[in-house]
Amino acid sequence: MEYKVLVRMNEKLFLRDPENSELGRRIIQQGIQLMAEVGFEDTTFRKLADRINSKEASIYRYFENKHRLLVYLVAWYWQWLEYQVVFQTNNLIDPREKLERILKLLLLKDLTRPNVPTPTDDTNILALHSIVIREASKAYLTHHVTEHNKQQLFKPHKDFCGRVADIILEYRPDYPYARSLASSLLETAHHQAFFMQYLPSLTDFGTGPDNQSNEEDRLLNFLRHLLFSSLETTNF
Amino acid sequence: MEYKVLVRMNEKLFLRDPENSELGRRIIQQGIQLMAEVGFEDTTFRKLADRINSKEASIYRYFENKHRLLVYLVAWYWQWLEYQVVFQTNNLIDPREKLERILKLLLLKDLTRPNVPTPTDDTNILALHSIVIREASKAYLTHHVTEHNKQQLFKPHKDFCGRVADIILEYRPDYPYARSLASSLLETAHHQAFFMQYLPSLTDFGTGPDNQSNEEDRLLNFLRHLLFSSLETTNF
DNA sequence: GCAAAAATGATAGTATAACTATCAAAAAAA
DNA sequence: TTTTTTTGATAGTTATACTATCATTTTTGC
Repeated sequence: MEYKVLVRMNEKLFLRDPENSELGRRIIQQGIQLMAEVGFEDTTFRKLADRINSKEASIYRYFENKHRLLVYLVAWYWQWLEYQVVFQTNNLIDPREKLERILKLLLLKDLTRPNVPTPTDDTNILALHSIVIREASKAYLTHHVTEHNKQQLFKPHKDFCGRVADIILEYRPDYPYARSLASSLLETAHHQAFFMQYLPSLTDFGTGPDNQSNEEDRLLNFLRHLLFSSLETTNF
Repeated sequence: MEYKVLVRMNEKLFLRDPENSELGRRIIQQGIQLMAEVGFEDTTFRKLADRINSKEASIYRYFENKHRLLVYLVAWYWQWLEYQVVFQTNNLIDPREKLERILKLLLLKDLTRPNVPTPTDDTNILALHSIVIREASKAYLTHHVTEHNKQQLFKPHKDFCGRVADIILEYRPDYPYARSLASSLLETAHHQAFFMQYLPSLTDFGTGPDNQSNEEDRLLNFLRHLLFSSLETTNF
């Protein structure tokens, strides 16, 4: 039996739901590929259209512009990640265990643990993750944040952050910075991963071709230390 | 007696040194104003030229493009901040005190403490700070990071980060994540300030028009807690 | 103060991105 | 098999991000 976990998206994120047509799905899949390859600024709807043997105008029927496509992809990622967290922390009681799972998920570790139905297998999660690392902050670092926020475009991000904050509060009900700690943790995970790869002197982690997973473990240790040392320090 | 602290910039950051001419200085000053007002994406050299009663082509003689202008502004900011740190921690022996000063500087607090020569008084630090908060990550989140990094464009950022890391090691010589903690702290300070203003549900800090400085103090408390709880937790 | 050099202004032009519009053809739904 | 919806194909508009050129102004060296 196969699972197909579908991520239902806020309607404000698109003009026409890309999940509902073959062309739409190709826009998403190849959009992920293209953006992962050339980056957000060098992505154009023309290039994307060529890649899927379609036309620029057709893509505009799905997304207002490429920024909205980015926002869509990032939102999809957060919803997907939230689903993973829900699934993986489902039977856990110890909030510390839950937080551990979250840390690993943030770095895309242990994805292949048994019984996790990877939703929409055709989505290239690795490529999407690299997009999130490099481009996600461009989704909100715009002159139109407030407007976009009103349209709920960042709800998946906020929901995920809220869920992490709730688990933080499970672990330590009197912790006063649950949401800030949660959002900082997400940002830090992504930024450190980026720095590790491109600006290693901003980190303590190298990234040779050989010991890559070892260095990723060290990043995980850092995040764990940051998180739990803050949660276990009593004087605020 | 007046001080004029000049920040000497890496020559790779510009085509012609904007500090060496009246036009160049106007490009910088009004560039800061414009970018703070309309944001990076909506800034164009044409608008900037109009604002300073000059021409697009003239600005191109100073900066290759607006991204390089942003990189320049951000680099200037880091160098300025490093100078502030050097100045303010000059006579301090206690590394904890030094770190406290850094936290405040990151949030642009206590700028007006006595005897701090605010370098180039004509530079609008507040506007520049808001640019750094909203746009700084766009300086390195590009497809050309590696290339730009080779040209040393991010050296001021890395130097500042390194200086903070050194003080962290003064405070706790065996701390294994000094640079990552430093870079995370900078990022977190900026991101939380942004979230506080535009996506408050990602933080624990409001930002009403009334109690603004109070909420900024709470952000400071959070950063302090994050920093010192990590530094004082012994098991890694 | 003058000649040479450098910087800027003024104007024009190119390439490309970011759309919008239109209508015919194909596909899907009723 | 009509009707509706979606896509293809083509074209066009506006704005940005530049580059080029040459005259004019400003600066610099002497």
